[in-house]
Parts: sequence; C-alpha cells; structure tokens
Amino acid sequence: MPEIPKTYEPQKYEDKIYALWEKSGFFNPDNLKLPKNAKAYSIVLPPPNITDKLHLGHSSMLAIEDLLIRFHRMKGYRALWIPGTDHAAIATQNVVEKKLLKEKNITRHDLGRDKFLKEVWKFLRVTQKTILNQTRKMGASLDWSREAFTLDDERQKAVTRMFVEMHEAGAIYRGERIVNWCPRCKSTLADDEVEYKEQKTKLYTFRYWKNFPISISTTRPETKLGDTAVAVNPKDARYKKYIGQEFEGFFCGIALKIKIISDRNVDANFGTGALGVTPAHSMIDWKMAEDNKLEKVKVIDEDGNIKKDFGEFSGKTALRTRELVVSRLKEDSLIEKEDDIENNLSVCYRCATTIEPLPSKQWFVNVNKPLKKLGNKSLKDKAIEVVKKKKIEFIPFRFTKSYLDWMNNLHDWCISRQIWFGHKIPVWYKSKDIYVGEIAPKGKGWKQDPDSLDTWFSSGMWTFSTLGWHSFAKASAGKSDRIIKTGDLARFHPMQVLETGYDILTLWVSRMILMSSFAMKEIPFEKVYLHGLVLDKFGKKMSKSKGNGIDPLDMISIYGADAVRMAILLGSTPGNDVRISEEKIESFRNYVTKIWNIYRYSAMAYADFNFIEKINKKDIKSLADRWIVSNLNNVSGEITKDLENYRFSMAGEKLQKFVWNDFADWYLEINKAEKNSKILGYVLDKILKLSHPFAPFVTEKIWQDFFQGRKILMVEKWPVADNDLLDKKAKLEFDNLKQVVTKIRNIRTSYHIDPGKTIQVFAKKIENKEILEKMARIKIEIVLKSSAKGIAIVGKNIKLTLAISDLIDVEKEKARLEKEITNFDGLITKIEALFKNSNFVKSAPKEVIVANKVKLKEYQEKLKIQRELLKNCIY
RNA sequence: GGAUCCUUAGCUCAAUGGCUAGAGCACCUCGUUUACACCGAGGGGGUUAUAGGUUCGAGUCCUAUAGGGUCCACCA
Repeated sequence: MPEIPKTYEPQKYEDKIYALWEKSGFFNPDNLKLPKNAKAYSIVLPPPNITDKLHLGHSSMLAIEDLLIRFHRMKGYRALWIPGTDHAAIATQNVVEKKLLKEKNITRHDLGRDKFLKEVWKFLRVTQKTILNQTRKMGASLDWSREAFTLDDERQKAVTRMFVEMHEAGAIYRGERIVNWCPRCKSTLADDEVEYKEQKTKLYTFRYWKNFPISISTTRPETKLGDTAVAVNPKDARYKKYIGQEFEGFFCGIALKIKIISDRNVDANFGTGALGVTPAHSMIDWKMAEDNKLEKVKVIDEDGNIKKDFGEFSGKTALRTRELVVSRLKEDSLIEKEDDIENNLSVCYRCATTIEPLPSKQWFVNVNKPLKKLGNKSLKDKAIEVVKKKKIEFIPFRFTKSYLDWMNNLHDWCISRQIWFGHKIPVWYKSKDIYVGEIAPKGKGWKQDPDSLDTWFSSGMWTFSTLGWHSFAKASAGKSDRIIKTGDLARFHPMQVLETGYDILTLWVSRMILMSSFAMKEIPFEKVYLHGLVLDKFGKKMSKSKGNGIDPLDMISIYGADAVRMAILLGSTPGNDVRISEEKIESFRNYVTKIWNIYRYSAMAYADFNFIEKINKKDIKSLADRWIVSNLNNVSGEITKDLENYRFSMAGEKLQKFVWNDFADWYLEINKAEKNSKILGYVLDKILKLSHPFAPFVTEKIWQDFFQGRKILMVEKWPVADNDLLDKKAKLEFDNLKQVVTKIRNIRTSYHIDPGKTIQVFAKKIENKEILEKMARIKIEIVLKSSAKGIAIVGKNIKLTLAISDLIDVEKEKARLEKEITNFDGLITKIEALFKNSNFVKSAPKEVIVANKVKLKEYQEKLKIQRELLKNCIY
C-alpha cells in the first residue's frame, strides 16, 4: 500500500473525480444498469439566469438536489437530473444595455433590433458556459446530454406551440387594461415584479374649479387632467346628495366633465373622503370606470410625458407637470391643504424607476375562464384542485397556505413584454387582421408582434419542455383528447420533486402548475421542497448585486466542495433561512479530513484491509464490535428514513456523530488493541456509502484510491440496514463502559497518576478489563469484594484504590430510572385504556395503533435491560 | 389590514409530544499514545421570550402578551 498523505487536499482531486464521473456516463440514467421496471426519480434544475455567477443560493440548491439524486441513484432509481439555463429576458437585456452604454456609449436604439440581439447572443454564449461550469464545481451529477436553455430551438418551438394551443383553447386573449409600465425599460411588469419604496410626499387637497362642490385629495395632481369622476363612499352622509350628478368646468385650463359616483372601496376617512377618478392611470380607477361606464382619458404617454391636447402641459414630464399644476392651483387659490404623508411608491424591480400605470394592449392568460380542455374548469381551479387534493405536497407544509392564498387571488396573467430579447409572440398583424400560428401567414404585409413573452411563460413549461414536449405535442395534435406520453416524457413526467427557494413560490412554482395542467393535463411534480434563503453572517440576504456574500467558488478552492455542501446541508431546515460563515465551512473541512484519516489508518494498519459489504455474526467478537455494528445498522436505517423524508440536516448530523464520535473516537481506539480488520472494513464500507451523497468527492477519492478504477462509488448500492445485527443491550453496556473509562481517566489526571501505574478497583465483576486499561491508560487490579468504599491514598508509588461506585453516580442513575418508570406506567395505563375502548380501535387510524404498540414495546424492552444492568454493574 | 415564521448556551443553529434539551464556533483545564493539531480527553455555560392551559409526560400542542423578520393587499 503506497503512502497516503496526512490530509486530504480537495483542490488536487475534485476536478479529476468529476471528470471520472462524467466519463463514466452514469449521470445519464440510460447508462445505469437497471431492471426495466426500475422506478424513475427525476428533478429538473431550476435554471439559473445566464447573467448569474454562482452564489451560495445556487450552491444550496445544487447541494440539496445532488444529495437527492445521488441518494436515489444509489438506491436503484432511474435517477435523472436535467441541467439548463434561463434567458431571463428583461434582466439580460438590461445587463447588455448597460454594458453597451459603458463600453461603446450606445443604446439599443442606436444599434437597432437585429444588431442588438446579436450582441445579446454573443454575450450570453460566454456567461452561459460560466454558470454551468461553476455548477460542476459543486459536484452536481447533472445529465449534461439533456442540457436545455429556455431560448434554444427546441424550447422556442415548444413555447410557440404552447401559445398557439392556449390561444386556440381560448386561454389566451388580447386586451386593454392598466398595466405597470416602466418608462425606462419601456416594458410592462407583472404585479410581482413591482417593488414598493416608502417615500415622503405631499398630499394636496383642492377643488377642480371654484364652484365645484367637493374637494378631493391626491398625491398626483398631474393625473387629474384626465379625471372623469369623483368617487365617494355610498355611506358617506356628506356627499350622498351629489351622487349621480354631473359637473362641467375648467381645471387648469382643461375642460373636464366630472360625474359623482359611489364606490364602497373609497375610504371616507382618508383625505376629504372623496377620490378623483383617473381611469387611465390607476388600476382601481380603471375598474370604477368600467363599472360606471366612464370615459377613459389618457394623460401620460409611454415615455412618462403628458400627451398632446393638454395645452401648456403637453410634452412635459409628469413631475414637471405636477409642479405646474400645483402652482396654477395656488394662483387660483383652489388649494385648501398640503399635508406631508408617507406612502409607497411603485418602482421597477430591475431599474427602480417609478412605475406609471398606463392602459395598453397586451396579451393575457385567462386564468378564470372555464376551458373545455380542462373539463370546463379554469386554469386557476385546476391549480387549486391539485394542491387541495394533495397531489402536490409542499415541504414544509405551511407553504400550502401561501400558495392557495395567492392562487385564490390570481388575476389574469399579462404575458407580453415590450422588450426585444426573448421569445417572439407568434402573432401577426395586417391592418385590422390578427393571425396566431406557429409560422408566419402567407401573403404580403403581415407584421409580427414586436413584443416578447414574459420569461416565466417559458420557464413555466420547464418540467415538460425539457423532456421533448414539443415533438410529442406535435404528434398528438388533432388526435383525441387522451394523452399518451412517449419517450422521456413517459418515463420522467411528472417529476418527483421540485426543489427551489421559497421566494419564487408564486413567481415560478405556481406557473409551472398552471402550464402543466394545461399542456400535460397532469401535475408537473409530486413534491415541492422549498429551501430557505442563504444569508450572510449578519443575516442579510446575499445577492449578486450587493456583493456582500461569501463566494462559494472561493470557499470551494480553499476548503473543498464537500465542506461547502455539508455546511449548507447541516444545521438548516426547509423553508427557513440559513446563515453561512466561513468558520462553519472550515469545521466541515475538518470533518472531511477525519473521514480521510479513518481510511488512512485502516489501510495502513492492516495489510489485508478490504471494504466488506456483509459480515457474519461470527465475525463479531468483542463488546466493542457488537456495539459498533449494532449502532451502524441502527443509524444507517435512520439516515435512510430521514433522507426519504427530506430531513437532510437530521441525517447528516446522525452520520457525523456516528463517524466522528462513535467510530473514530471510540471504536478505532479499541480496534487498535483488538485488531479486528473485518469489522473495520465493514463499517468503513458503509460510512463511505452513507456519506457519498453529502460529500461525494472525498468518498469517491478514497474508493478510487483503493479500487484503482475498478469500481465507482457513485453507483454502488445504498446500504440496507441489517436488523439481525441490532443489539440494544450492547449499546447500554458500552455506554456504561464509556462512563467508567471517562471517570477513571479523570481520576487519573486529577491525581496525577502516571500512565501504566496500577489502581485497584472494588467490584463484583468488571467485564472488558483490557479495554478499560487501554482506554484509560492505566493498569487495573480488580478486588473481588463488594464491601466498603476503598480509600484513596495519593503519593509516589502508592496505589489508588477505588470502589466502582466512585465511577458511576448510582443515586443519579436510580433517580433517572425511577422517573422513567413513573412516566412509563402512565403511558401503559393510557394505552391500555385506549385499547379497551373499542371505539378507539375502530376509529383510530391504523398507524396510530401500530405506533403506540411499537412505543410500548420499545419502552418495555429498554427499561428491562436498564434495570438488569444497574443490578449487575453498579450495586 | 390579512397571513406566516422566528424568539433555545456568549455567537450561529438543531431537536418525528418521550429517555440526561444537542451540535459547531468561542472560552477554561489537561494531553503529543505511530490515522488525524484540520487532533484527543474533560469542563463551565440553559427558568427553551413572558403568563396561563391541555397531557402520564411540553422547547414541541392550545390561548394571550411582548419583541423581531418575511410575504400579500391597500396606499387617492
């Protein structure tokens, strides 16, 4: 056996190991040697934006998903994990625009659409490779042969087809309504892309003209040029008499016709209790105008300036107009009050420009319309139904409520965006004709819609567009309503789990459910695992823009990917934010080194060292052997259960405790005395396999070191706990032994007794004398009496004499046992009562009865052993 | 206004209603025994935010209070 270095240096091996895995072909489930009926386990990677660099948020997602995939692959599932990237239309366009401005001082309008798009593609080809290469550094076992991009040919075809199919089914329509318009991005924003910023502003209270009967309050006087009504609360006694009346006059020189209407959304206590209705520039006013059939006068244009026909104000910016209107009102002494108030300003989430609500022609997904295709249910109904019927489960469960709340309040989804980069809308116009289809209509004069689709439209299709949905949809077009899936779609859809951050639950997850309900008539995934956000050690959100984060690539190069993965996976729980610090990563690097050194010792200490899959009972020789083997099989069963139930942190902690505290600190030391290489090989075999999903690199490196390429750990079988090897008594006995060893050690050090000296111990009997001596590093002479306490005499060449009762706190043990017995009796009484009650047996779910019976049995067994041990060893 | 999460050791976090509330880091003492100083042994440090309740048994479930975070709606 060649010399093995003292420490494991991840930098040296990680890339090579990743290359070995990739070369093996086993990332692709088609290459796994599996029985035909092997179950599928599929995950699709939430596609990172092409403009992203790997940050800890990605690392977290990759660590969790790779853990799931490796675990299931080893368990014999047809494990598929699909990589890909998102074109992130608006974000990418913004980045390229900024870049062009900075480097060449030009705008996209200077370049023109085609040249600009060429620039975007040139840019994204580079960044796309970067982010995907960085995912490799985390050890992600993604099937690269199925790599996808939301804007590649296959996905473009799928998106186009989806739009056409939805349009044909009546689920997409074109309509005018108030949208959130960003005058800088020149694009609409979805409701959840709008951010709110608190600001101080003035609330003006004034009348339109002198003899107008009601004064109104507003923070935006400039929009009042387009008012067509004043709304009051129907219950407001002050204004009741005016409801229904119409007034005409001039406001700042502009002729207005104002109708007094009532609406229960008006708050009688705000301002004057009367609201000037500007239909074209406020969502809520638009609705009132529809209800009351009012005229909708547009005041502000797409650049954020006042339109023509508004006299002196035309062409001026909205802000400037506000100043002008206010001073004009002051001149005419129409202003009654100016109050300082705080309100929320809507701003663009990309560029923080103030949002201008504007009416505009847009394409919408109708979420409320009953669709024939969905059995006369609406998309919204369907998306609610699948969650209510528990076809889709959220982890943690509480997000079910967030999802349902959001879905219940869902409005039609505006899917057109006024940007150049993205999926083109498959709609063509010729004068008043509109054509919707996958390819351009024949004939001259047709012009394609200049807008692009919302990026969530394409990522909403991600679970099936990545599995070849386009060709499937094409093939099944016109055929009956029954969907017969083929190929990858048949094998891998719906996926088993979607793993993503809770911050995009509504943005993305909900849309995937909508889209899959329509296209596939099935759920996109069975479970949604939502991880928390990764925060820095001050509890701030790490983000690419703030630059306050720990760079995972730096951490990987210093401490290794395994340490980074474990720091993310352990000590965190689903849906809760996790703070990562360098210290935490460092401590897991130490753990990785520990695993390495366990192997180093084993391989160096035994010439015949081998990894052993199974052992016989006759290989188990000592108490320590019984204990470690039993403990291993117990813990491996628990770890498996925890992983199956998405309790990664719990699984990892149990594993770490077993490896470090039990195996390395205790068993290995004893093994040096007992020399049982079989048990060592057996336990280490399991440790490597159980650790592999958490720390794939170091475990594989050890495996390769030993097998020299003859086997790959990544595709080894997951260990199944062997219940025959469980030995509960061994654990209790060994715990006792550990206590005694510890006490003797403490006494030895506190009396400064040199190692190798002898002490006498009074006891009826002491088992495992040799282990005791080895571990406590002192010679022990057993005095077979159980009389009085021994006397401790300290001095040179003098023996220390102890009674075993000095070594274990008998009173404490007794008290503990008594308390447990009391509780236990209560439990027995309760359970017996439950079983006597025939109603309970009938009504209670089977699991409850079984669980209670198991509990009862376990308690009985444990207490029996404890009582026995206390009798034998202590008294 | 609605929803939701959190409050546990000095710090960061765990703990399927069940055994002595656990880890890591930090701190103190001891230790270099051929796997490992990226180490080992031990120790100190907790009224689990507060007050009630349910239970044989509560950090965990219920009610209320206080403080902190997040999301949604509204913001004339």
